[in-house]
Amino acid sequence: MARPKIDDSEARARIAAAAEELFADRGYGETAIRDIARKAGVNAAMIHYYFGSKEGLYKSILEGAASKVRALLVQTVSGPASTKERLAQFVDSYAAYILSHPNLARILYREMLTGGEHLMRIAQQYAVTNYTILKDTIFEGIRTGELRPIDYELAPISLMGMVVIFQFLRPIISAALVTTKYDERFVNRIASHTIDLFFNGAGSSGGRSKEPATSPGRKKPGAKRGAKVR
Amino acid sequence: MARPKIDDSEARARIAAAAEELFADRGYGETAIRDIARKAGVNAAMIHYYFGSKEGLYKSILEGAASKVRALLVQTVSGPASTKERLAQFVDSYAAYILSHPNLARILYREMLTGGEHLMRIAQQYAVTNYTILKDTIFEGIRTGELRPIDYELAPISLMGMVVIFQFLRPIISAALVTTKYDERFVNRIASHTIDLFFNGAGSSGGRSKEPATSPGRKKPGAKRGAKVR
DNA sequence: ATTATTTAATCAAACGTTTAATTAACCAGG
DNA sequence: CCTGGTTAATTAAACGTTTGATTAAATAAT
Repeated sequence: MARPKIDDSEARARIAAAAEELFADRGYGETAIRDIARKAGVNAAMIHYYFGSKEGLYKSILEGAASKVRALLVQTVSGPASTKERLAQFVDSYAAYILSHPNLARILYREMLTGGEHLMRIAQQYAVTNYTILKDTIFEGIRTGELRPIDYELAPISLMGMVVIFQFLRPIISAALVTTKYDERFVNRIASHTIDLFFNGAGSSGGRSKEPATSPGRKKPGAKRGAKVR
Repeated sequence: MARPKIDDSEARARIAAAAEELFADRGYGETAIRDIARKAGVNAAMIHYYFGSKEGLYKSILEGAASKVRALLVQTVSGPASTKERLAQFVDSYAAYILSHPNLARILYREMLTGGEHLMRIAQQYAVTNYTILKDTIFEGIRTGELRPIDYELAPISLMGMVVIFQFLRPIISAALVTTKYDERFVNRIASHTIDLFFNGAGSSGGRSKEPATSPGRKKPGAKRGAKVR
């Protein structure tokens, strides 16, 4: 009814929000542009007016998601902290991001599964950036003796997998596996567990600390758990 | 041209094979039934003749994939071996499965991302079975002192994630991350690294064995690496 | 009055599906 | 061994629907 004109946000933002949710839920091919319009409460033609095409809308969302993740990662793993602290911070931030942007994450994961055309460029750029940062960090940790001489080419992928899986299987996990809501507390538990498992392993041969199973007890002094992810 | 009648396999099998590949590559919604027919070299009506509908074809493929994985897992983690050996065997078998059935795995992963309708039942059943087996195994390992008291509810998910990620990111990994082909040798390296990391962790605080980084050195005597997965 | 925004109506193309007809294999009875 | 009828396998053509996209007109803002 009202015709704001003030800025290009009102309808455009609602379209982007509706599209993000539907693309995440159903994927690109099974999301009709009319469904997006209905959910956003606008006419279908507005989508072409603002985004040019269905693919333009999709790319716009994708671009935003990837750049957000990239920025998050770069600012997270940098800094003068120790290797372990930097890796722990990566896990914390990544897990927190998963909580606050589940739809963007799912869209990215779908794209990675496909691996094709649309954004092999952007998904690749996103994944390669993360990978390289983590690999260099781990390699440096091994060099200084802070880490064991593990397979530093594969270890970053493993670490990403340990975090990603909790968003990847989220529908199943929250429905049938663990009797918990996916709230901030649970995400903190995921991060603590992941860090503990990655650094200390599951084997008892070394005789490590024996903290109770699900307690979120990790030291890391000034750590703001599940903190700002924007 | 030939009209075999002998059994219903010839065309039906070609349809299933073509559909499996296309569904894995593009997903359900972006795969046209005509494309499947063209790739299989049959008429589009044959798909309805054999499978009733597009969804019937998809469900048929999905069912087969899930039951295969389920059978693989059940027979793998059972047996009188120790906890560590059983978990290691799970990783070996799962990684080998990934190598030999990448398309089925990708279809299952897509379904898990969606989490909806189609087979929330079957995907859930598949995942819950895996999860329960692993959880019980890990819990038992903790009880006997073979494992540290880690978060045994989350640990199975982490372990699955450490394996799944290598199929999940496969296009990106083989294209830009690790300069290796996805052959049996690489899958063995993945399995060795995963087992090493899961049991021993990346930290050096405990003073564990110091085998060189990418060497596939794990003892596990009669282990047939990347063995029969059918 | 002019521009920017939104709408309803409409388009050709592509979709999954159905139908009717055709072809090859099988199996009687002669 | 033929032969005619039955059945299963396969095809080409068309169906109705939905899709992404476009347009011309209407409405609001400047």
